[in-house]
Amino acid sequence: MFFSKMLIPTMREVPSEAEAVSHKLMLRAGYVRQLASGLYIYLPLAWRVMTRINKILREEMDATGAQEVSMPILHPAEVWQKTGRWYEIKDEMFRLKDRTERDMCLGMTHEEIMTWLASREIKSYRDLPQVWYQIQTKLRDEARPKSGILRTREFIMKDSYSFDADYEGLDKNYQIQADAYHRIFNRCGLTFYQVESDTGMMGGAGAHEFMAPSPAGEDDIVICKSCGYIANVEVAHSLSKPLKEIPWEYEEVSTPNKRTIKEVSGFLKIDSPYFIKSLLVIASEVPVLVLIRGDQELHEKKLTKVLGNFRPATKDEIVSYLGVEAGFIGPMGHKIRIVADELLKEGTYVTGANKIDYHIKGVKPGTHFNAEWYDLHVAKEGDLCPKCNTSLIMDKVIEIGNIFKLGTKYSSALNAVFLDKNGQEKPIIMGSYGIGPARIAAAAIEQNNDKDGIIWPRSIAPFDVEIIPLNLNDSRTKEIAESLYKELVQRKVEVLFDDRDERPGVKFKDADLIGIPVHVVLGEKSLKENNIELKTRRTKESRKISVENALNEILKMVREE
RNA sequence: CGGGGCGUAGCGCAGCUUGGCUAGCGCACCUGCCUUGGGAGCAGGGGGUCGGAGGUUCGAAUCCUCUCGCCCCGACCA
Repeated sequence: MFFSKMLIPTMREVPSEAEAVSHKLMLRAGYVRQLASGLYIYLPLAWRVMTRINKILREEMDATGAQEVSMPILHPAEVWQKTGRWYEIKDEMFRLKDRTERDMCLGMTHEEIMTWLASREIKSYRDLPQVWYQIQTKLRDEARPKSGILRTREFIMKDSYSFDADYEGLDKNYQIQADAYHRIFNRCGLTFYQVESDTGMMGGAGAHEFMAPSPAGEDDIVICKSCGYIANVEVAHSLSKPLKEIPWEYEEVSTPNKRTIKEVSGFLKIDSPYFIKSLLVIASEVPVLVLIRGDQELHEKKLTKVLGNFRPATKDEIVSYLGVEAGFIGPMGHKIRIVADELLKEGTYVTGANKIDYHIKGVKPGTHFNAEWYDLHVAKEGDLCPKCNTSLIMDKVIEIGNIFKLGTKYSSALNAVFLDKNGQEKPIIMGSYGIGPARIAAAAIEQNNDKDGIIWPRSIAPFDVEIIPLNLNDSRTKEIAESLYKELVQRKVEVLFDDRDERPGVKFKDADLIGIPVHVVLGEKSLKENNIELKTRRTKESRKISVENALNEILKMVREE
């Protein structure tokens, strides 16, 4: 491909809207353009990258025995109504009507449609297992699109779905997909983790996410370097370093107008872990007192799993249910339900005295109050691993893939059933598995760049080699460059030939920005010594190779890296 | 949806507070000359509904009202 013929609109300055490194570089290097919030045009370079990623996806999916299909993006409402998601999902679903006023929506994902197909075509245990996948556009009216192509309203997703007769089959397919995901992300040159994750509204029995570490990431995970425990903070458990036992007497202390943990802690000169935070929430119109240690944060999702939907109580509700103002609440002596974080089970604490301007020192859980115990706190850096008691570290990550054990949530709703060996009708056991190819591309840039531009992993680079003849008016440069180009193309190497009438500096800058892994530089000086230069984009190392050996050396580099 | 910021040429910006010549600068673009190892130089040139609508005024990029769009933080993320 000739540079002068290809649309590669590089920019010297970054549009001010870009924040994430991958976003800036994709704009500057001429990979993408924004049409509207969360809607991106993939220019030729970016589309070549996507094509390469999708090729890897297809190869690995096909290798697992999964079958590629293509589903519509426009869906009739009825299917989504049957699973209830038509009603559960709110503004995030694009909805429209056809000319006959029939309700339709744009597919955010394809569990419904895949299951609809299974419900019609799978009749017997003999038809199972099946795994179907597609690489298809999804539409979600995101509340906040951001970070370039990382979070968009329209995006391509590789989604696969497994259908099994029993849970053993599901477990097996789940593992096969997980293994394929490892191969895919490795082939794409990414650093990544597989982490335990929340099943969310997908429902189901278990889930993992594949996470690529990057400062542009939207998720946080905790990692134990010692035993390998690793989980999204959405679900992560953690313990805390044991507190020194302090022999406080149970006594009331005056804390005039000190309400927050920080204020009381400073006033009494007692560290925040020795406090109990008492929060009143209302779940299904019933008040519940929630206790969390002073240095911890309440994990709302964990609490939702215990209480169902809840909301914080109003000031008036606090006074009417507890007889005291917020800031001086303690768990002692109340008749209402109390749920507490497990970290509070041991120890002696300070907490509100249920009396304005007073706190109580020496409160012992189990002695001075009772509660239901759950894990309700947000795991944070420095907490201890729940499995091996080592300090946890945290990392910001981009979610590049996820896998869910769905069970029968969708098959039951859509009556996707089969007859087992005994002639009994049973719902199909399902799993679903997604990968975002654009996120792979963005994560690859986030993880591989320097001040000059992108450094593509070889497997997903838009081209294998860029040929950079410095002066095409020099006939020898031209002749050798063109002949190398032909030889490489003949050998199925994808080559970008910078045939532009630009000065060398411009060509070097653009080459670094675009990030093709191998640069072949032809300059008059070196050619006088019968040499050309082979440069590795990542290291910027350059070696001189004789013209005769050039082809073989380039082929070696393309196949290595 | 809550909070904040920004819309002036393809990109980056100035001008706006205190209304007033033909709306400016750098880069990019076009023509010519020159140059060819890290975003050259000289000369000439093209490109603008100042996001949109309404209003105030003799006069609006500038002041007022409404509106649309984009970005960031948070909530959300099936």
